[in-house]
Amino acid sequence: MPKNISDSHLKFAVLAADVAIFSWYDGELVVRLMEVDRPPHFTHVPGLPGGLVRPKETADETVRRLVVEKGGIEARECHVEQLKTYSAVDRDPRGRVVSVAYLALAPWPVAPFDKLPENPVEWQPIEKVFKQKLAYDHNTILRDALASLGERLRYTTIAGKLLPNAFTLFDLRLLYEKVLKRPIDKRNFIKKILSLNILKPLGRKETGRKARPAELYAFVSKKVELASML
Amino acid sequence: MPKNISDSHLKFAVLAADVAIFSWYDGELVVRLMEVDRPPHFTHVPGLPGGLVRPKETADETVRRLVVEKGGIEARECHVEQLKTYSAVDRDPRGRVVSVAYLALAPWPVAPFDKLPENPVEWQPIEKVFKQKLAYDHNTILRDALASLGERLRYTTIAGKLLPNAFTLFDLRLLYEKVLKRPIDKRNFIKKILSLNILKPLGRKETGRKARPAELYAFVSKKVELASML
DNA sequence: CCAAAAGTGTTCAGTTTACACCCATGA
DNA sequence: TCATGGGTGTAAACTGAACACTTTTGG
Repeated sequence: MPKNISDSHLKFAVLAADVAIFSWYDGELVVRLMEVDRPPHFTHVPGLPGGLVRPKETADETVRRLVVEKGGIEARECHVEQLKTYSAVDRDPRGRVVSVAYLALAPWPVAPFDKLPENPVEWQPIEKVFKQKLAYDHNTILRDALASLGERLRYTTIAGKLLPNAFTLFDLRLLYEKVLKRPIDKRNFIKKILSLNILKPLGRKETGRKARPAELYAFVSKKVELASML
Repeated sequence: MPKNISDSHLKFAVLAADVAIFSWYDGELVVRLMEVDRPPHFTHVPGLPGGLVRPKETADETVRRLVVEKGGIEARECHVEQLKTYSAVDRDPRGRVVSVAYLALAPWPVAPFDKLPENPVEWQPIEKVFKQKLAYDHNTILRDALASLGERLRYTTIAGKLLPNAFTLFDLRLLYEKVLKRPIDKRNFIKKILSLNILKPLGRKETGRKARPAELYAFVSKKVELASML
């Protein structure tokens, strides 16, 4: 055994991180997509933001970097969780690349220059993304990320990382309905959520509506906490 | 960008897999430990079974190999789940090694030659292990693995992968009590578990007891299925 | 005054918890 | 016959699901 392990013949793996960055825009769950252009296998194909883990970097740090560099998101606005590692031998046709996949959540607007739908490859509603073939195994990663997001919404206060600072109970419920793909009773939802004491009313109302304005709320704590939400 | 990515200078990471192998022996949750002997940093220190991921191998395959080679366990007897990837830059003092950690469960006896407690480093009750300093970040990995096991016991039929083919409801309840670290009411537990129709009585009784013998049960399905167990 | 969406309570069913005694067996 | 641990039921509290009308606002 060599004294320094990185001198050995076992130095084969390229380690990457891929991240499914979600946000909430105009009543839709949107995902950050990048154009992948790695001929001959991938030319102008959409994919998740990803990049190699650097020698002096943890995978978590790689993802925080990716979120800023490729997502245009302020790091402190962005919540990041590790999902799973994908190590299929042929997942990258150019060679052996093992990828640590992450879920990231950021409130909209993630950056002032981000536009939807002018540049449709940047942020897309999740339903549209699933109809496309993404680069590498990113369809699989995205499916797993969405499943994880559903679980996390169910059992934690993670919705606070996706919604803006002030939101209505309608927004919150719509998010749950879209991600969990089922209708949720309005009265039961409000009763349940308010009984958890994780939201505070801001005493302000939504403006610019054509009907009765809704009360705005915020999460009491910025931290993601365990709570049985439904 | 080189044509083949593994030719590039980015080939820095050594990828390893570490596995927390649990079994159930004599009313205790036991963990498989190996002696780690990697001077100068680790000399005769206990640690989890681990090894490098080979170039033509997924991390899952590495773990299946480790379970057989280092755990003395028949692969088909062993249930394996990926936990999390640990990528701290200094987690291995000899160089950059990123480790994909796994949880593995196998019924006892895992191999005819495995002995407890004659060779105390091989299998140890979980409580004793936590009092020791393990090699690398294996204390952290083991703590996370145990937390994951608790979650999985709570929401799936994974207990069937830890217990022998025939077990009593007392055994099953004791497993839950030990892992979840709280007492569970006997009557409520039996009522709940039997109502799920995931167990079948074998029509046999436990033998060699000094009191009334208990009915033996088995899981109806060998597969791990979702079920709200408590 | 009309259209649109917000806000609000009750009932019922199912699930979870708390709790104590008798029974079968081996020594 | 005694010590050990297995097996069993009921009542109360809580939780989740179903369900419709009134209020507030802008146009």
